[in-house]
Amino acid sequence: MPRSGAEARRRLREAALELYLERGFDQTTAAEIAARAGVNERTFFRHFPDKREVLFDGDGDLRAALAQAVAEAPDGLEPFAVLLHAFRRSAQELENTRPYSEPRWKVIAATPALRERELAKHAWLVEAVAEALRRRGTAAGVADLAARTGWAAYQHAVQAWVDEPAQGLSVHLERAFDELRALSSTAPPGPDRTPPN
Amino acid sequence: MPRSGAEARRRLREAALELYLERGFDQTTAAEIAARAGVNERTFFRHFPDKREVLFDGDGDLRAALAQAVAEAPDGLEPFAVLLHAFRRSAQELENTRPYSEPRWKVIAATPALRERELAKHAWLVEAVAEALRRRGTAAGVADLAARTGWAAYQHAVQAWVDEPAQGLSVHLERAFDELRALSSTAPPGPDRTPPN
DNA sequence: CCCCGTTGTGTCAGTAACTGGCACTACGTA
DNA sequence: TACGTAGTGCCAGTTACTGACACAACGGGG
Repeated sequence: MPRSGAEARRRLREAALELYLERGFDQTTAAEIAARAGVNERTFFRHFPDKREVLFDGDGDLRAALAQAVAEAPDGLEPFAVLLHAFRRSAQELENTRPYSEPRWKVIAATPALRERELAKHAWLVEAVAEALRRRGTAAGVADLAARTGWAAYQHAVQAWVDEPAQGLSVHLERAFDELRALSSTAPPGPDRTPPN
Repeated sequence: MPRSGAEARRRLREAALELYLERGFDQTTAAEIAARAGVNERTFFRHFPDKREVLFDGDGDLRAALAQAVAEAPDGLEPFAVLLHAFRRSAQELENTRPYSEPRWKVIAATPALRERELAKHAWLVEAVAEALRRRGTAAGVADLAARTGWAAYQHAVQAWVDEPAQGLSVHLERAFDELRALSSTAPPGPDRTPPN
């Protein structure tokens, strides 16, 4: 009975998260998730290509939102300022939905296979950010470098915020970019040649 | 016959790479790899925890080399200068072994599951770099930020080098760090507040 | 020289992630 | 009311991986 499709998908997401939390990702079978969601195991794999992806269903929207935030940044901004603009929006969303997202983070952090998938998703987001920068006219090479390093700073800030939520994520974000400026301003341009060994 | 153990392992690495190149990762079974290496399928999984890991066997050494290069950088250098020192060494190794490594890169680039694993390995390397920085006295937060962003710049350089090998990797590496300095020096410290929506 | 602990391997049975194919059911629409 | 479509159940099959047990080669000590 194909009542809604989207409904089954929602229940599958829910059931998967619950079970992953209760008994761990590795100790949970796709059949169990499907059973709790009231559908067949086969149906699970029709909605999600694999057992991990069920936890990353919202990443498509996130990617779109990120690209849009980059596109909507005021004209004339330098690449890092554009990224700061976009990351602030994304960070706002993170702060708002933290209570809902936290159990999900917990499962991912505890499961190597899920952390792998998360890194892959991040790479996918970085590509979107780089492309959005290019659309604004940023040179391809610079866009790639800015997206990669800017994302790295963002992730550092998120980690710091998770460890120390007292200060808002936006505070950590500003600090990360400030510290990055301090770090890179000290690097000597000259090569320090070491003898080849 | 446990002639050597390390020998079987070497043959397994070799056979796996060959088969992944010939017919693709997904179209290759562990049993086939084992057969070509002259051992049992079970033996494959005794040497490698899964089908992907067989392509990343050298990453332990790389991690150690990277940590050592960070440790051996001259005293008194700022974090990014230390990283530049370490990445130059790593880059030298990359340039030297490129012909041997290229087929491996090709397989990884063509296989999503392998790119996932590669990203996980990179995260593991970044952790090692951050820890090595901390051992030198760099504050934990700064070490994490520097390792993440420095690695991002390094990977940008590697990508640029793969796309355009005419200039050496070290040239791309210097340029990446220079461009990163230029990028981050332009970011405005003040927050540009956008109304919450 | 033989005994023995260690290490690497082969074999077998089993679990579970996924996939393809086919039939069926609900639903919107002409 | 007939029909196309989307979502689902069921079944059979492949393959990644695991645990258990037995066996073979090697090394050293008596």
